[in-house]
Amino acid sequence: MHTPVERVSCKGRSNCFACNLRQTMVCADVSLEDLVAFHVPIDDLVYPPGTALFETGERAEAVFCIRHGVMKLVRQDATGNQWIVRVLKKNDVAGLESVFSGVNEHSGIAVSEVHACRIPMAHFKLFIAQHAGLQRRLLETTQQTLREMDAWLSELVNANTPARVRVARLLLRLRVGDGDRIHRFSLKDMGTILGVTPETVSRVISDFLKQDFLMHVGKVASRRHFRGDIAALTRISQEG
Amino acid sequence: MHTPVERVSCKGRSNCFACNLRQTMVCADVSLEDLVAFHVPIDDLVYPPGTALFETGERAEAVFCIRHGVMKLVRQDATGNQWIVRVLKKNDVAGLESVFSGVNEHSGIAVSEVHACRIPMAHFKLFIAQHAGLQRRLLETTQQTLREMDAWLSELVNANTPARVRVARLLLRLRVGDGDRIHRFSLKDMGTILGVTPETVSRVISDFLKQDFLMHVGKVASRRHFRGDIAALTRISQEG
DNA sequence: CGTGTACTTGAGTGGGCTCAAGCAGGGTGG
DNA sequence: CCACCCTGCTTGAGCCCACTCAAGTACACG
Repeated sequence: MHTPVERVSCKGRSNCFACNLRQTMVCADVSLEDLVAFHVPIDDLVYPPGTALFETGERAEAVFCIRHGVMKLVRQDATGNQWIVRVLKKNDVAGLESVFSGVNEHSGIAVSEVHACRIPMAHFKLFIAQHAGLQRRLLETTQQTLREMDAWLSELVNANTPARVRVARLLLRLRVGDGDRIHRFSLKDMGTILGVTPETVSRVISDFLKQDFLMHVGKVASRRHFRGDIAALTRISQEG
Repeated sequence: MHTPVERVSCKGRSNCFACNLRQTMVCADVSLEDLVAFHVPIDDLVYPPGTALFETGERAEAVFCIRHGVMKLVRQDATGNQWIVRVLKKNDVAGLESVFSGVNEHSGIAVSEVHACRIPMAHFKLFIAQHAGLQRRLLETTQQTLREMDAWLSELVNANTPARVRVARLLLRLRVGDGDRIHRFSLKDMGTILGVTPETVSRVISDFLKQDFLMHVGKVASRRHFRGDIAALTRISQEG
């Protein structure tokens, strides 16, 4: 279960100057001059599906700016059960929860192939210490996460909403950008998120497929994405 | 539902110098001298059960340090349903979520009689701006809240855990300090938190009462508290 | 080609929901 | 003081959605 996989580096040193995400990321307050002065060892890495970017209980050694793909944050509760508490997509930053505690609160597992900039914790902390604006932005980011958790809580996990509606809501949250492509999680993962069994998710999904609310991508069904009828799914998601 | 009640001030200006919570609260980094220099208009207020300290969508005008009692943060989702996303007790600070957005994310409703120090937002922001340490503490507080939400999510709301176990877990979260007294929420509130109907909560609670896992306080059953057999409830809470 | 993992599909069961009736306590007004 | 209402709680009977258990399929990988 989530066996640690060798961490794989592919693209080598990233080019922050050319990065089209830089303005939207946490680091937007850091000037180009700062970056140059720092000689920051930020790597641009690729993690295959199933890889752990970090694991619960380990020392927190980096934060990750996700440039492509989707990952899950998994919490281990007291009884050893696994529980997916958050989903991170492009433009999200993983590992912020551990900046001060120093120990990872969650395991971070790649669901699709994930491309991420890895910023060593020591450098990230230096950035924070030297840029008051960055600290404030970090605070706002954390509060934004809190708001998303509120919505997650009330829309997804709510047991007295039919599974069918909650699956639709989850699918809409897994959209790639604003298009009709939807990150495809395993039935087990979706079940863990929603608090239902994989069987139930399977029945709902295959019903959606039958009614063309969901479609496979490519001739051989891609295991990585669905194509979704966003309007139809939105309608179903509002039935709660 | 949650009709706005006149806000009631009882004790007048609070004495921050004598406040025994000051070291443990968010404001612990603010020195006595700072407080004097500020002539801070912090009021020590008392809110009867059911009172709204603040309401969703209103401009955020203050943060509240809770000195006594228990309150709930209620979120209104898209379909107008109400959903309790957090419970705040003594030493917690309400309203931090709105410091930057400027608009209340939740309604904050007193469940028992709540005593709270009301710090006007303008002053709170000035504090933050002038004390780098305070901003960092605020960040840590917000991340702590995030961790508690993770636990809330995986332990309380999880639908495939029996209602009986989840009620026990909720009761343990509602303990007053470390004793055996437990803040008593309405059946409807507990149902809203757990995602079950009030009838189900009623059946579980009356079963707990029959087995002496829960007891009434005083000869005439207090509507505000239970007394709980913490060991027994803990045992039940681990059955998940 | 065999094995493992993920998914599908079916039949039967049960926990919690729904609907409903009844009760208790606390206000309010006569 | 009682009559009244209103809200919250209790308790019961029946039902249904999702769970459980199980068997079978599809596909990836060694």
